Amino acid sequence: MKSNIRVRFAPSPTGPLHIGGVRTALYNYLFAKKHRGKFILRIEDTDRSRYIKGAEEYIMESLGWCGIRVDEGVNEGGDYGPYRQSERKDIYSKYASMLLESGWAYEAFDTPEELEILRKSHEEKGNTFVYDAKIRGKLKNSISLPADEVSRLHSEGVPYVIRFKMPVNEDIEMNDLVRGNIIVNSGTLDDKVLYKSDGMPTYHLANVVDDHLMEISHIIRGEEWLPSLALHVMLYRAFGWEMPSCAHLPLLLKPTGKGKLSKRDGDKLGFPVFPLYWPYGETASGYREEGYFPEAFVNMLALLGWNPGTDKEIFSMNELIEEFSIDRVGKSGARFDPEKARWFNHQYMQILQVQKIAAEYVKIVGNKGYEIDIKRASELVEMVRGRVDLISELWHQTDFFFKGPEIYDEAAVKKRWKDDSPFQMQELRSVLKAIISFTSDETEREVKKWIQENDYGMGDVLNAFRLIIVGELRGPHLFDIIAFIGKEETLKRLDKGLECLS
RNA sequence: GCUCCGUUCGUCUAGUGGUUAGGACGCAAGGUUUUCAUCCUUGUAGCAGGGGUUCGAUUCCCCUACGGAGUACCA
Repeated sequence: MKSNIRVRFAPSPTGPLHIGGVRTALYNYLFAKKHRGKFILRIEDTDRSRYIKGAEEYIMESLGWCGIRVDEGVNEGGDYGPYRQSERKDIYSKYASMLLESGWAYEAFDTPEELEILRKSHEEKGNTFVYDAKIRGKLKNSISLPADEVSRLHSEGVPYVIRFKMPVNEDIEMNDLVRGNIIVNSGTLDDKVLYKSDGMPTYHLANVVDDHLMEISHIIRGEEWLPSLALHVMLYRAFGWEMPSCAHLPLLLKPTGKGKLSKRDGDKLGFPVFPLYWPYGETASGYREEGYFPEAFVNMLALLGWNPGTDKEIFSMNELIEEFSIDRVGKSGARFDPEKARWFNHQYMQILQVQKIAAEYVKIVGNKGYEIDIKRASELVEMVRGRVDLISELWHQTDFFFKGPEIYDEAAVKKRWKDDSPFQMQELRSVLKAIISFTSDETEREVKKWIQENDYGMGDVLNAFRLIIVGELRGPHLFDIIAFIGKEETLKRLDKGLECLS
């Protein structure tokens, strides 16, 4: 392993960052930190037509939310900048020329329209058109055309692209840290465009040049890049550069059906596919807004395609960094399970510091039009955290702490409001009124004593009481509820309940 | 179509040339409980198929099937 570990996450700003992308970023980050290396964020915006405003910021905010800290990048700076490919145009042009000079590339004057026609006609015959070694001699390029014709086209300013001149028949050996050795014959590969007629490089050229110039030691990226690895290997060879090690991560698959996870699946099955809410154009929900903790989100993603080889499932970021290893990244695609995502969040709901959860909870309460201080909020969170998965579910477990019931659940009334109830609740009111120290323990002791002395049914009394306090048959320990809302409010709700239900 | 990659319970996965194939989610049952949950216990279910190699294959090799990705002047 190289002494200086440098990895990059290289998204293109074409929309919100998918959780598969976040996982790629995470694995890069874990690997970098594990080896005390650098995590670089490079923006691959060479396709100007697909550029979406706000996407770059979205990517950075997403990484930030996850706790993935960028060492070098557009915002952070660094010695290998610029970190936005659109700002490195002249660099690519220089390297494309080098390939032209060394004979590893050639200029092609075929227009997109001409190629489209060729594709169509091949399709009609049931074939696929590929711009490769077999056919390049018959097309319009600096290999097939005489030199004077090429210079004439140049002088006329005819646009052209630069294509890689793939060797005719050569076994290309590659090594992938996840998959081992792979051999592909160059004869099955085409002459990929390296440099577009608009003066921008394609991904293939840009990533190779940048990875080399930025001294990237390990390429960790999605499996969708595996088919173009052979091209990249050849490009390194053409430049005479040493190839970084690479690892191709398995895909994230949709929960049901076929194919990779897409935005559609989230919409259909009701779970987010993105870390944060995406506010532009066709909006999309995010894990943050749905009530997930970044810790849980990261933990869940880390285990989708990687495992520590032990039964341990709950990992802090530091533990992940400590334990992460590419050796233990799986080969096969991982189907995303929204249920398990909730389960992870439930775990964090139990183990995270109560103040941390309460801070989020205070905001929710505020949005609902109430106020609560962090101390009282912490008490409530402590009371109900075991009952919820998501932060956003906290409110439904605590709304009745802020306001007494307006209406009483019909089914609950039918089931729990008996003939004896009015009388019992009236008596209960007196019992409670007499209690000086209105704590949970004290009220519970006194009320239960009263129930036993009178030989009432425990369930009858307490469920009717709960109905009056909450309005429904739900919520945490009843005596905790009344202790929290206080004696005055408890008696008030009893009065109102007696009035409405009798 | 072609190229490449993959395949252990429904899902995420551990695992080994000889194991009762382990864990987690989910689901089911039981327990705890004033409600609803939580929680605890138990259970449920798997080596894609076919050939080899071998004393013995889930494990190694081949084929098939299935799944996935790529096949753009997109990344």
